[in-house]
Amino acid sequence: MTAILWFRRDLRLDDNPALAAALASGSPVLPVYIHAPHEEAPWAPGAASRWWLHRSLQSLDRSLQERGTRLWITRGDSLAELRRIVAATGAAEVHWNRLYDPRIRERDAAIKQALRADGLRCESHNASLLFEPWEILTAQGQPYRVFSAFWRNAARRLPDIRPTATAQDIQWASIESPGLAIEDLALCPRIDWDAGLQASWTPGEQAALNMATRFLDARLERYGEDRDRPDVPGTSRLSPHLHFGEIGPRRLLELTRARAADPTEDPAEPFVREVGWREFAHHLLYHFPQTPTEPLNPRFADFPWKQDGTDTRLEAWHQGRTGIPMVDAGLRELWHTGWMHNRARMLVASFLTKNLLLPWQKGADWFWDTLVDADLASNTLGWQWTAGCGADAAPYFRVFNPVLQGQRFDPDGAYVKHWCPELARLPLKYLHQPWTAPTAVLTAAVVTLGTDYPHPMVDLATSRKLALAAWETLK
DNA sequence: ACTCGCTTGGT
DNA sequence: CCAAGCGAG
Repeated sequence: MTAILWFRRDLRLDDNPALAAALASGSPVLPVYIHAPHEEAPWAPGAASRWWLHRSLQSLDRSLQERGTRLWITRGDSLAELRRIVAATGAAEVHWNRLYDPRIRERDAAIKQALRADGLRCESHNASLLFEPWEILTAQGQPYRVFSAFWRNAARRLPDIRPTATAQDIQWASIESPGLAIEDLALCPRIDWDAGLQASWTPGEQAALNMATRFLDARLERYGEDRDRPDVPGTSRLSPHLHFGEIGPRRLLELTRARAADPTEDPAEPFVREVGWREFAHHLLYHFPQTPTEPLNPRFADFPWKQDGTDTRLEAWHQGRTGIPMVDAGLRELWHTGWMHNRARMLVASFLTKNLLLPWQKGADWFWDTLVDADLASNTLGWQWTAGCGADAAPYFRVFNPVLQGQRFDPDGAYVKHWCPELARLPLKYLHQPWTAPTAVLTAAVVTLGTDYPHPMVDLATSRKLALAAWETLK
């Protein structure tokens, strides 16, 4: 007998409930990965995510090799591939950890039903959330739409949350056909644009644990203050590791507890609260599965977005050539590293949806393709929050001012100078608003607007007024 | 990734 | 009365 362990976005051996359950069956465990991006359409992994996935699979495969086995890799339709592997091995059970993207949920439900009809034992497990989306409900049994109420309820249950112990002495099934090589999945970019990703990240379970440990030891204490500063390494940068399940939130909570007895109190509270936002995002995606494309607030169905037929404005935003330094810095950080600081994400999103009046879905699409941590739940929450149409959203009329935000959160200009080096010689006074600099100052700084750095593509004050006017039409 | 005040439903 | 949850800003 064999128990199949179907890896998906839970690319770790620690704190892995599906592995624990497969092991508990007493049968040898066969680790499998099935490449089936067509089953996730239209939210198949983007280019940056594929880059990460390639390396994370390599890392998992290496860990398995150290333990005397390998990852059995195939591609095709997941159900058909699982049945093929069952036929080849005589496996009697299949275990996996749950995902919550709407398309994947439908697929997994159908697979579970089909495999059980085949006479197999088939179980899914929770590896990627502290709480199942259906466990946290209002007193009326409804899903939450407001974070503070959601988290007040959920946080009370934190003391019961524990990771699954790392499995020891696993008996692996012997693999006769090793299947495909990871390279056969063609996840890597064909043209060579990934040097910045390579320099910024180390995918894999061991790297995830190292990142978490280093963050908690060195930065947890200051997280509450530093997390808003894109010029300071104050955040955990764990998002891609969490997305691919190289570390789970339960292990992360346990590691946090080891440094702060009560994770709902300082200094851990602000960080654990962010993990709570990740939970809230999954809660919303589960209960409102249409939100990756549709505004949660139906009032926004008729919002007069400016659909730019030529896409030249969207193109300038993609490339970080808007002429607004904080916005360009964020977008260039994204393009170069596959990641953007959360403060910058809010700024570039506010600029796209309010100053340019382009639909938030266009921004979500770009993030989906370029972020190494692209996650349907978090991306949807973030964009709808900024656009003002989502749960617990910022009011539409709150338009971030990227100049004031720059002065407040990048006070020395280090973030802008790093990502927009052509502005580095400008005095701080003009760094966040080069269009206001006198000609002599620009000359001295060797900046010619329109040549070295763009003129601002919109006037911030005027475009803000246009956004407010567009909002008024919905009333 | 907030805050406040109102409504509602339960004691 | 209180407190949960939401919607407006």
